Amino acid sequence: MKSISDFLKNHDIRPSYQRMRIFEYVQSKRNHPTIDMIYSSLIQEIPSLSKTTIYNTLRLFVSAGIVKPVTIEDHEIRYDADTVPHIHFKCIKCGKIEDIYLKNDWNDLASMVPEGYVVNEEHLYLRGLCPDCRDA
Amino acid sequence: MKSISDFLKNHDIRPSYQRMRIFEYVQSKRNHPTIDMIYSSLIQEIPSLSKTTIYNTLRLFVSAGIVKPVTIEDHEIRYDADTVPHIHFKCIKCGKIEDIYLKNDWNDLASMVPEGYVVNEEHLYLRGLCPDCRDA
DNA sequence: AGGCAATTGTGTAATCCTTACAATTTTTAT
DNA sequence: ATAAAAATTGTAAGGATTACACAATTGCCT
Repeated sequence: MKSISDFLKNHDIRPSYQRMRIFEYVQSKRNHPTIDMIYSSLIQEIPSLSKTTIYNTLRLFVSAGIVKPVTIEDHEIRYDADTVPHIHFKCIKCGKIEDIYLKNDWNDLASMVPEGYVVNEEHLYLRGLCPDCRDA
Repeated sequence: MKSISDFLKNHDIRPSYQRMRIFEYVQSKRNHPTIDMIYSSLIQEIPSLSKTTIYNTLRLFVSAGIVKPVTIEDHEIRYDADTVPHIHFKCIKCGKIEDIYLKNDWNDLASMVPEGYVVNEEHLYLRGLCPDCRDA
């Protein structure tokens, strides 16, 4: 918990209890949770927690760059605290969204983009069957 | 307009006037429009048009596979009638979403995915500056 | 430590987007 | 032309997100 507090401070975010717990949840679960998933889980331990706080806090985290919004589809917004470049895989059967890491890099992408475009971010996501659902 | 009518019929969609106009809009503008963009434009020529019809029609088009939902971010859903594989580029300055086509294929992607995953769809979008905004 | 100012959290109400539904209109087939 | 089916429309309902005002907490200063 101390490390989370320091991490937030390093990003000019005051480490209130709610903020620490919310960040801890997103970072540790790695479930790409929705607002509701965070709320449903934390309300059990922080009975006073308000959903507005979750919205405010996530907005703060996103603008500070320590959490990324993941917009895969279904117009649900999900959140991800992993800052290492990775791609998302959504299983069309169980619905789970996982992080996967490609075997090789694909950093030759910049050379494949038409002239004149400046690329700041690359987002890749795949849809298909995860290993569990493939075998079932 | 005849070709649109035939196209819809080929996909088992009855070519009502509204459906033809909505499909024509999405296909010709190539603006990756939101529901509102479609409505605001067509209401000027079809005063009786209901937004519910836009929702219903787009849902029909998506389930028939002739239009793809584009979920880039901002939890806005946009629609795209281009069925040729391509990637999306969103300019962070002007906000426009464009289709771009990579110079080479990147079909070595499947070989880079971890074992056990079955990939059905690949979605790639890039964010950065479009040529116009880069020069401005 | 104590107290004050500033920030953060909470809950209700308002807003916006999307969908449900029933009635009307249009289309299709006989 | 008529009846049945389907599509469209408008209103109302639902759900998610945000605005806002007040309460609680935190940080800073002495």
